[in-house]
Amino acid sequence: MTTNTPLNSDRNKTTNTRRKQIFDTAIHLFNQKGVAHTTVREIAEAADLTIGGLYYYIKSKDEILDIVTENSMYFHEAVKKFRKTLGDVNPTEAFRKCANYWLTVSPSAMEQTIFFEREKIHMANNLQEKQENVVRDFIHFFEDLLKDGIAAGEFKIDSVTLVAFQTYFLRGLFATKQWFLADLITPAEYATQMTNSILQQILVDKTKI
Amino acid sequence: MTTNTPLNSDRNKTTNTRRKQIFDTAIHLFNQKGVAHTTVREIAEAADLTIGGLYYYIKSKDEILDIVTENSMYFHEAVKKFRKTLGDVNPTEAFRKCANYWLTVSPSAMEQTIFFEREKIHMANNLQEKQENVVRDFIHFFEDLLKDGIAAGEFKIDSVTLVAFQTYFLRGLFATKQWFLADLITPAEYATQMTNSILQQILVDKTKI
DNA sequence: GTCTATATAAGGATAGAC
DNA sequence: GTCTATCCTTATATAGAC
Repeated sequence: MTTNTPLNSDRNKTTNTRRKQIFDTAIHLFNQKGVAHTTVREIAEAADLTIGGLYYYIKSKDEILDIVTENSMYFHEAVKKFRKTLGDVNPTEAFRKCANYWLTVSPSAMEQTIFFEREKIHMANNLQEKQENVVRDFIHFFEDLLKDGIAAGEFKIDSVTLVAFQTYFLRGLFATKQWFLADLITPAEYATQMTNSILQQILVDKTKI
Repeated sequence: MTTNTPLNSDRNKTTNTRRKQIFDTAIHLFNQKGVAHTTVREIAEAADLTIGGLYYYIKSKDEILDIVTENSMYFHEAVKKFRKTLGDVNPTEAFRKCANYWLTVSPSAMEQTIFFEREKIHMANNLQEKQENVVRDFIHFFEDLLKDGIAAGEFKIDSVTLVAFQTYFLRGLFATKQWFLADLITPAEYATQMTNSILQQILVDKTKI
Protein backbone atom coordinates (compact mmCIF):
# COMPACT_ATOMS: atom_id res chain seq x y z
CA MET A 1 0.00 0.00 0.00
CA THR A 2 2.59 2.54 1.11
CA THR A 3 4.71 3.84 -1.76
CA ASN A 4 8.42 4.01 -1.21
CA THR A 5 9.60 6.98 -3.24
CA PRO A 6 13.37 7.40 -2.97
CA LEU A 7 14.29 10.48 -0.95
CA ASN A 8 17.61 11.46 -2.46
CA SER A 9 17.24 13.75 -5.46
CA ASP A 10 16.61 17.47 -5.80
CA ARG A 11 13.35 16.79 -7.51
CA ASN A 12 12.20 14.86 -4.48
CA LYS A 13 12.73 17.78 -2.20
CA THR A 14 9.79 19.61 -3.71
CA THR A 15 7.98 16.35 -4.17
CA ASN A 16 8.13 15.70 -0.45
CA THR A 17 6.99 19.24 0.32
CA ARG A 18 4.07 18.83 -2.03
CA ARG A 19 3.16 15.46 -0.60
CA LYS A 20 3.25 16.79 2.96
CA GLN A 21 1.04 19.65 1.86
CA ILE A 22 -1.40 17.18 0.31
CA PHE A 23 -1.57 14.97 3.41
CA ASP A 24 -1.99 17.95 5.74
CA THR A 25 -4.83 19.24 3.60
CA ALA A 26 -6.37 15.79 3.41
CA ILE A 27 -6.46 15.06 7.14
CA HIS A 28 -8.10 18.41 7.72
CA LEU A 29 -10.82 17.75 5.16
CA PHE A 30 -11.24 14.15 6.35
CA ASN A 31 -11.96 15.43 9.85
CA GLN A 32 -14.39 18.06 8.61
CA LYS A 33 -16.47 15.96 6.23
CA GLY A 34 -15.40 12.37 6.71
CA VAL A 35 -13.14 10.36 4.44
CA ALA A 36 -15.86 9.09 2.14
CA HIS A 37 -17.36 12.51 1.50
CA THR A 38 -14.05 14.16 0.76
CA THR A 39 -13.32 14.07 -2.97
CA VAL A 40 -9.88 14.02 -4.52
CA ARG A 41 -10.80 17.22 -6.38
CA GLU A 42 -11.47 18.96 -3.08
CA ILE A 43 -8.15 17.88 -1.67
CA ALA A 44 -6.43 19.05 -4.84
CA GLU A 45 -8.09 22.47 -4.80
CA ALA A 46 -7.50 23.00 -1.10
CA ALA A 47 -3.83 22.14 -1.73
CA ASP A 48 -3.68 24.63 -4.64
CA LEU A 49 -3.57 22.07 -7.40
CA THR A 50 -5.96 20.67 -9.94
CA ILE A 51 -6.85 17.04 -9.90
CA GLY A 52 -4.40 16.15 -12.65
CA GLY A 53 -1.64 17.96 -10.82
CA LEU A 54 -2.36 16.09 -7.63
CA TYR A 55 -2.20 12.71 -9.32
CA TYR A 56 1.36 13.50 -10.32
CA TYR A 57 2.27 13.19 -6.64
CA ILE A 58 -0.02 10.46 -5.41
CA LYS A 59 -1.12 7.14 -6.79
CA SER A 60 -4.68 6.99 -5.54
CA LYS A 61 -7.08 8.25 -2.92
CA ASP A 62 -6.30 5.09 -0.99
CA GLU A 63 -2.65 6.05 -0.89
CA ILE A 64 -3.56 9.40 0.69
CA LEU A 65 -5.74 7.63 3.21
CA ASP A 66 -3.07 5.05 4.03
CA ILE A 67 -0.38 7.63 4.64
CA VAL A 68 -2.63 9.91 6.66
CA THR A 69 -3.52 6.83 8.71
CA GLU A 70 0.11 5.87 9.28
CA ASN A 71 0.98 9.43 10.26
CA SER A 72 -1.87 9.52 12.76
CA MET A 73 -0.15 6.80 14.78
CA TYR A 74 3.10 8.61 15.53
CA PHE A 75 1.87 11.00 18.21
CA HIS A 76 1.68 8.08 20.61
CA GLU A 77 5.45 7.67 20.77
CA ALA A 78 5.93 11.00 22.52
CA VAL A 79 4.64 9.72 25.90
CA LYS A 80 7.10 6.87 25.91
CA LYS A 81 9.98 9.27 25.32
CA PHE A 82 8.56 11.56 27.98
CA ARG A 83 8.45 8.65 30.44
CA LYS A 84 12.16 8.11 29.96
CA THR A 85 13.05 11.73 30.66
CA LEU A 86 11.43 11.39 34.08
CA GLY A 87 14.12 9.06 35.38
CA ASP A 88 13.65 7.64 38.85
CA VAL A 89 10.52 9.13 40.38
CA ASN A 90 7.98 7.38 42.58
CA PRO A 91 5.10 5.57 40.84
CA THR A 92 2.52 8.19 41.77
CA GLU A 93 4.54 10.97 40.21
CA ALA A 94 5.39 8.86 37.19
CA PHE A 95 1.75 8.08 36.54
CA ARG A 96 0.58 11.60 37.28
CA LYS A 97 3.09 13.17 34.90
CA CYS A 98 2.58 10.64 32.12
CA ALA A 99 -1.20 10.81 32.33
CA ASN A 100 -1.05 14.59 32.37
CA TYR A 101 1.27 14.61 29.37
CA TRP A 102 -0.90 12.12 27.51
CA LEU A 103 -4.14 13.96 28.21
CA THR A 104 -2.78 17.30 27.06
CA VAL A 105 -3.68 17.36 23.39
CA SER A 106 -1.54 20.02 21.73
CA PRO A 107 -3.12 21.95 18.86
CA SER A 108 -0.59 20.42 16.48
CA ALA A 109 -1.61 16.87 17.45
CA MET A 110 -5.33 17.61 17.44
CA GLU A 111 -6.04 16.68 13.82
CA GLN A 112 -4.19 13.39 14.05
CA THR A 113 -5.89 12.47 17.29
CA ILE A 114 -9.34 13.18 15.88
CA PHE A 115 -8.61 11.24 12.71
CA PHE A 116 -7.17 8.31 14.65
CA GLU A 117 -10.30 8.11 16.80
CA ARG A 118 -12.95 8.73 14.20
CA GLU A 119 -11.98 7.19 10.91
CA LYS A 120 -11.03 3.68 11.91
CA ILE A 121 -13.84 2.29 9.80
CA HIS A 122 -12.40 3.78 6.62
CA MET A 123 -8.84 2.64 7.13
CA ALA A 124 -7.43 -0.30 5.18
CA ASN A 125 -7.90 -3.60 7.04
CA ASN A 126 -4.24 -4.13 7.83
CA LEU A 127 -4.03 -0.58 9.19
CA GLN A 128 -7.09 -1.14 11.37
CA GLU A 129 -5.27 -4.07 12.90
CA LYS A 130 -2.15 -2.00 13.29
CA GLN A 131 -4.22 0.67 15.00
CA GLU A 132 -5.68 -1.81 17.43
CA ASN A 133 -2.21 -3.04 18.25
CA VAL A 134 -1.02 0.50 18.89
CA VAL A 135 -3.95 1.06 21.23
CA ARG A 136 -3.37 -2.20 23.09
CA ASP A 137 0.29 -1.37 23.38
CA PHE A 138 -0.42 1.99 24.97
CA ILE A 139 -3.06 0.70 27.31
CA HIS A 140 -0.38 -1.76 28.31
CA PHE A 141 2.01 1.14 28.90
CA PHE A 142 -0.42 2.64 31.39
CA GLU A 143 -1.08 -0.74 32.97
CA ASP A 144 2.64 -1.04 33.71
CA LEU A 145 2.69 2.37 35.37
CA LEU A 146 -0.30 1.37 37.46
CA LYS A 147 1.20 -1.96 38.48
CA ASP A 148 4.33 -0.17 39.66
CA GLY A 149 2.13 1.91 41.93
CA ILE A 150 0.36 -1.15 43.28
CA ALA A 151 3.66 -2.92 43.93
CA ALA A 152 4.88 0.13 45.84
CA GLY A 153 1.69 0.17 47.90
CA GLU A 154 0.72 3.59 46.54
CA PHE A 155 -2.28 2.49 44.46
CA LYS A 156 -5.26 0.27 45.14
CA ILE A 157 -7.08 -0.75 41.96
CA ASP A 158 -9.90 -3.16 41.15
CA SER A 159 -9.31 -3.53 37.44
CA VAL A 160 -5.96 -2.26 36.25
CA THR A 161 -6.95 -2.73 32.62
CA LEU A 162 -10.09 -0.66 33.02
CA VAL A 163 -8.24 2.25 34.62
CA ALA A 164 -5.63 2.09 31.85
CA PHE A 165 -8.43 1.94 29.28
CA GLN A 166 -10.00 5.02 30.78
CA THR A 167 -6.70 6.89 30.86
CA TYR A 168 -5.99 6.01 27.28
CA PHE A 169 -9.35 6.98 25.79
CA LEU A 170 -9.92 10.19 27.73
CA ARG A 171 -7.49 11.72 25.26
CA GLY A 172 -9.60 10.79 22.25
CA LEU A 173 -12.68 11.97 24.06
CA PHE A 174 -11.19 15.41 24.49
CA ALA A 175 -10.26 15.65 20.83
CA THR A 176 -13.53 14.37 19.40
CA LYS A 177 -15.81 16.35 21.71
CA GLN A 178 -14.31 19.75 21.05
CA TRP A 179 -17.72 21.04 19.98
CA PHE A 180 -18.74 20.66 23.61
CA LEU A 181 -15.47 21.28 25.45
CA ALA A 182 -13.80 24.05 23.47
CA ASP A 183 -15.60 26.92 25.24
CA LEU A 184 -15.41 25.21 28.57
CA ILE A 185 -11.88 24.13 29.28
CA THR A 186 -8.34 24.36 27.91
CA PRO A 187 -6.31 21.28 26.98
CA ALA A 188 -4.07 21.80 30.01
CA GLU A 189 -7.00 22.16 32.41
CA TYR A 190 -8.65 19.08 31.01
CA ALA A 191 -5.44 17.13 31.48
CA THR A 192 -4.94 18.10 35.10
CA GLN A 193 -8.58 17.63 36.05
CA MET A 194 -8.82 14.22 34.43
CA THR A 195 -5.48 13.13 35.85
CA ASN A 196 -6.67 14.09 39.30
CA SER A 197 -9.93 12.31 38.73
CA ILE A 198 -8.05 9.10 37.97
CA LEU A 199 -5.71 9.55 40.92
CA GLN A 200 -8.75 9.95 43.18
CA GLN A 201 -9.82 6.48 42.15
CA ILE A 202 -6.55 4.73 42.69
CA LEU A 203 -4.50 6.44 45.38
CA VAL A 204 -4.32 4.78 48.76
CA ASP A 205 -3.41 8.08 50.40
CA LYS A 206 -5.83 10.61 48.89
CA THR A 207 -4.04 13.54 50.52
CA LYS A 208 -1.30 13.13 47.89
CA ILE A 209 -3.41 14.74 45.18
CA MET B 1 -36.97 15.46 5.75
CA THR B 2 -39.05 13.00 7.74
CA THR B 3 -41.94 11.55 5.75
CA ASN B 4 -45.30 11.46 7.45
CA THR B 5 -47.03 8.37 6.13
CA PRO B 6 -50.52 7.99 7.61
CA LEU B 7 -50.71 5.04 9.98
CA ASN B 8 -54.33 3.98 9.68
CA SER B 9 -54.88 1.46 6.86
CA ASP B 10 -54.29 -2.26 6.58
CA ARG B 11 -51.77 -1.68 3.88
CA ASN B 12 -49.72 0.41 6.29
CA LYS B 13 -49.40 -2.41 8.74
CA THR B 14 -47.07 -4.30 6.45
CA THR B 15 -45.58 -1.06 5.26
CA ASN B 16 -44.51 -0.22 8.78
CA THR B 17 -43.12 -3.69 9.31
CA ARG B 18 -41.13 -3.42 6.11
CA ARG B 19 -39.86 0.03 7.00
CA LYS B 20 -38.76 -1.10 10.44
CA GLN B 21 -36.99 -4.03 8.83
CA ILE B 22 -35.22 -1.64 6.45
CA PHE B 23 -34.08 0.72 9.20
CA ASP B 24 -32.87 -2.13 11.41
CA THR B 25 -30.87 -3.54 8.53
CA ALA B 26 -29.53 -0.11 7.66
CA ILE B 27 -28.25 0.83 11.12
CA HIS B 28 -26.45 -2.50 11.30
CA LEU B 29 -24.72 -1.96 7.97
CA PHE B 30 -23.99 1.67 8.79
CA ASN B 31 -22.16 0.58 11.91
CA GLN B 32 -20.21 -2.09 10.09
CA LYS B 33 -19.06 -0.11 7.06
CA GLY B 34 -19.96 3.48 7.67
CA VAL B 35 -22.89 5.35 6.17
CA ALA B 36 -21.09 6.51 3.05
CA HIS B 37 -19.82 3.08 2.12
CA THR B 38 -23.17 1.38 2.58
CA THR B 39 -25.07 1.27 -0.70
CA VAL B 40 -28.83 1.26 -1.07
CA ARG B 41 -28.49 -2.00 -2.97
CA GLU B 42 -26.76 -3.60 0.00
CA ILE B 43 -29.45 -2.45 2.38
CA ALA B 44 -32.10 -3.80 0.02
CA GLU B 45 -30.45 -7.21 -0.32
CA ALA B 46 -29.82 -7.53 3.41
CA ALA B 47 -33.50 -6.71 3.96
CA ASP B 48 -34.54 -9.33 1.38
CA LEU B 49 -35.60 -6.92 -1.31
CA THR B 50 -34.20 -5.65 -4.57
CA ILE B 51 -33.39 -2.01 -5.00
CA GLY B 52 -36.62 -1.27 -6.82
CA GLY B 53 -38.61 -2.97 -4.11
CA LEU B 54 -36.90 -0.97 -1.43
CA TYR B 55 -37.69 2.31 -3.14
CA TYR B 56 -41.35 1.46 -2.87
CA TYR B 57 -41.01 1.97 0.89
CA ILE B 58 -38.50 4.76 1.16
CA LYS B 59 -37.97 8.00 -0.67
CA SER B 60 -34.19 8.20 -0.66
CA LYS B 61 -31.05 7.07 1.08
CA ASP B 62 -31.21 10.34 3.00
CA GLU B 63 -34.61 9.39 4.34
CA ILE B 64 -33.18 6.14 5.70
CA LEU B 65 -30.32 8.04 7.26
CA ASP B 66 -32.61 10.65 8.77
CA ILE B 67 -34.92 8.13 10.36
CA VAL B 68 -32.10 5.96 11.65
CA THR B 69 -30.64 9.13 13.12
CA GLU B 70 -33.90 10.14 14.79
CA ASN B 71 -34.37 6.63 16.18
CA SER B 72 -30.87 6.68 17.63
CA MET B 73 -31.87 9.52 19.93
CA TYR B 74 -34.70 7.78 21.77
CA PHE B 75 -32.66 5.51 24.02
CA HIS B 76 -31.75 8.55 26.07
CA GLU B 77 -35.27 9.00 27.38
CA ALA B 78 -35.16 5.76 29.35
CA VAL B 79 -32.88 7.20 32.07
CA LYS B 80 -35.22 10.07 32.71
CA LYS B 81 -38.12 7.69 33.20
CA PHE B 82 -35.92 5.52 35.39
CA ARG B 83 -35.06 8.54 37.54
CA LYS B 84 -38.74 9.11 38.23
CA THR B 85 -39.34 5.53 39.35
CA LEU B 86 -36.71 6.02 42.05
CA GLY B 87 -38.88 8.43 44.01
CA ASP B 88 -37.34 10.03 47.05
CA VAL B 89 -33.89 8.60 47.60
CA ASN B 90 -30.80 10.43 48.80
CA PRO B 91 -28.62 12.12 46.15
CA THR B 92 -25.85 9.54 46.36
CA GLU B 93 -28.24 6.69 45.65
CA ALA B 94 -30.03 8.65 42.96
CA PHE B 95 -26.78 9.37 41.16
CA ARG B 96 -25.42 5.88 41.66
CA LYS B 97 -28.51 4.22 40.29
CA CYS B 98 -28.94 6.59 37.35
CA ALA B 99 -25.29 6.38 36.38
CA ASN B 100 -25.39 2.63 36.66
CA TYR B 101 -28.54 2.47 34.54
CA TRP B 102 -27.07 4.83 31.97
CA LEU B 103 -23.77 3.01 31.71
CA THR B 104 -25.39 -0.38 31.23
CA VAL B 105 -25.69 -0.64 27.45
CA SER B 106 -28.21 -3.37 26.70
CA PRO B 107 -27.62 -5.45 23.59
CA SER B 108 -30.77 -4.01 22.05
CA ALA B 109 -29.53 -0.45 22.48
CA MET B 110 -26.00 -1.19 21.32
CA GLU B 111 -26.48 -0.45 17.64
CA GLN B 112 -28.22 2.85 18.27
CA THR B 113 -25.57 3.93 20.74
CA ILE B 114 -22.76 3.14 18.34
CA PHE B 115 -24.47 4.91 15.49
CA PHE B 116 -25.25 7.94 17.63
CA GLU B 117 -21.61 8.23 18.65
CA ARG B 118 -19.90 7.47 15.37
CA GLU B 119 -21.89 8.84 12.49
CA LYS B 120 -22.52 12.40 13.56
CA ILE B 121 -20.56 13.66 10.57
CA HIS B 122 -22.95 12.02 8.12
CA MET B 123 -26.16 13.22 9.71
CA ALA B 124 -28.15 16.06 8.15
CA ASN B 125 -27.14 19.43 9.60
CA ASN B 126 -30.36 20.01 11.49
CA LEU B 127 -30.07 16.54 13.03
CA GLN B 128 -26.49 17.20 14.06
CA GLU B 129 -27.75 20.23 15.94
CA LYS B 130 -30.54 18.20 17.42
CA GLN B 131 -28.01 15.60 18.52
CA GLU B 132 -25.86 18.20 20.21
CA ASN B 133 -28.91 19.49 22.04
CA VAL B 134 -29.80 16.00 23.19
CA VAL B 135 -26.26 15.53 24.51
CA ARG B 136 -26.26 18.89 26.28
CA ASP B 137 -29.63 18.11 27.77
CA PHE B 138 -28.42 14.83 29.21
CA ILE B 139 -25.19 16.22 30.52
CA HIS B 140 -27.43 18.76 32.19
CA PHE B 141 -29.49 15.92 33.64
CA PHE B 142 -26.39 14.51 35.31
CA GLU B 143 -25.30 17.98 36.43
CA ASP B 144 -28.57 18.34 38.28
CA LEU B 145 -28.08 15.03 40.04
CA LEU B 146 -24.58 16.09 41.03
CA LYS B 147 -25.72 19.48 42.29
CA ASP B 148 -28.30 17.80 44.51
CA GLY B 149 -25.48 15.83 46.06
CA ILE B 150 -23.39 18.94 46.63
CA ALA B 151 -26.32 20.76 48.20
CA ALA B 152 -26.86 17.82 50.55
CA GLY B 153 -23.18 17.85 51.49
CA GLU B 154 -22.67 14.36 50.07
CA PHE B 155 -20.50 15.33 47.09
CA LYS B 156 -17.47 17.56 46.68
CA ILE B 157 -16.76 18.40 43.04
CA ASP B 158 -14.34 20.75 41.25
CA SER B 159 -16.09 20.93 37.92
CA VAL B 160 -19.63 19.61 37.90
CA THR B 161 -19.84 19.88 34.14
CA LEU B 162 -16.72 17.82 33.62
CA VAL B 163 -17.94 15.00 35.87
CA ALA B 164 -21.30 15.04 34.09
CA PHE B 165 -19.46 15.04 30.75
CA GLN B 166 -17.47 12.02 31.82
CA THR B 167 -20.55 10.18 33.04
CA TYR B 168 -22.37 10.88 29.83
CA PHE B 169 -19.65 9.81 27.41
CA LEU B 170 -18.46 6.71 29.23
CA ARG B 171 -21.52 5.07 27.74
CA GLY B 172 -20.51 5.83 24.17
CA LEU B 173 -17.00 4.72 24.97
CA PHE B 174 -18.25 1.32 26.03
CA ALA B 175 -20.28 0.90 22.87
CA THR B 176 -17.67 2.07 20.41
CA LYS B 177 -14.74 0.20 21.97
CA GLN B 178 -16.35 -3.23 21.99
CA TRP B 179 -13.45 -4.60 19.96
CA PHE B 180 -11.33 -4.04 23.04
CA LEU B 181 -13.84 -4.53 25.86
CA ALA B 182 -16.02 -7.39 24.67
CA ASP B 183 -13.73 -10.17 25.92
CA LEU B 184 -12.87 -8.28 29.05
CA ILE B 185 -16.01 -7.16 30.78
CA THR B 186 -19.79 -7.41 30.62
CA PRO B 187 -22.05 -4.38 30.22
CA ALA B 188 -23.19 -4.72 33.83
CA GLU B 189 -19.66 -4.98 35.20
CA TYR B 190 -18.56 -1.99 33.18
CA ALA B 191 -21.47 0.02 34.55
CA THR B 192 -20.79 -0.76 38.20
CA GLN B 193 -17.05 -0.28 37.90
CA MET B 194 -17.36 3.05 36.12
CA THR B 195 -20.09 4.23 38.46
CA ASN B 196 -17.85 3.44 41.41
CA SER B 197 -14.96 5.18 39.74
CA ILE B 198 -17.01 8.35 39.45
CA LEU B 199 -18.29 8.06 43.01
CA GLN B 200 -14.68 7.75 44.22
CA GLN B 201 -14.02 11.15 42.71
CA ILE B 202 -16.97 12.96 44.18
CA LEU B 203 -18.06 11.39 47.46
CA VAL B 204 -17.17 13.24 50.64
CA ASP B 205 -17.50 10.04 52.64
CA LYS B 206 -15.65 7.42 50.56
CA THR B 207 -16.82 4.62 52.84
CA LYS B 208 -20.24 4.91 51.22
CA ILE B 209 -19.09 3.14 48.06
C1' DG C 1 5.11 19.84 -13.14
C1' DT C 2 0.63 21.41 -13.99
C1' DC C 3 -3.25 21.86 -16.71
C1' DT C 4 -7.84 20.42 -19.41
C1' DA C 5 -10.45 16.96 -21.26
C1' DT C 6 -12.13 12.51 -21.06
C1' DA C 7 -12.61 7.52 -20.01
C1' DT C 8 -14.68 4.48 -16.70
C1' DA C 9 -17.09 2.88 -12.81
C1' DA C 10 -20.18 3.09 -9.02
C1' DG C 11 -24.17 4.19 -6.91
C1' DG C 12 -28.69 6.74 -6.27
C1' DA C 13 -32.99 6.85 -8.26
C1' DT C 14 -36.88 5.94 -11.72
C1' DA C 15 -39.84 3.42 -15.31
C1' DG C 16 -42.51 -0.01 -16.51
C1' DA C 17 -43.49 -5.12 -16.64
C1' DC C 18 -45.63 -8.57 -13.88
C1' DG D 1 -45.74 -5.01 -3.91
C1' DT D 2 -41.75 -6.58 -6.08
C1' DC D 3 -38.89 -7.25 -9.91
C1' DT D 4 -35.45 -6.00 -13.95
C1' DA D 5 -33.58 -2.74 -16.80
C1' DT D 6 -32.01 1.70 -17.36
C1' DC D 7 -31.03 6.60 -16.56
C1' DC D 8 -28.13 10.10 -14.62
C1' DT D 9 -24.95 12.09 -11.70
C1' DT D 10 -20.72 12.05 -9.31
C1' DA D 11 -16.10 10.83 -8.46
C1' DT D 12 -11.80 8.27 -9.32
C1' DA D 13 -8.31 7.99 -12.41
C1' DT D 14 -5.76 8.61 -16.92
C1' DA D 15 -4.15 10.85 -21.44
C1' DG D 16 -2.03 14.13 -23.63
C1' DA D 17 -1.18 19.22 -24.44
C1' DC D 18 1.71 22.91 -22.73
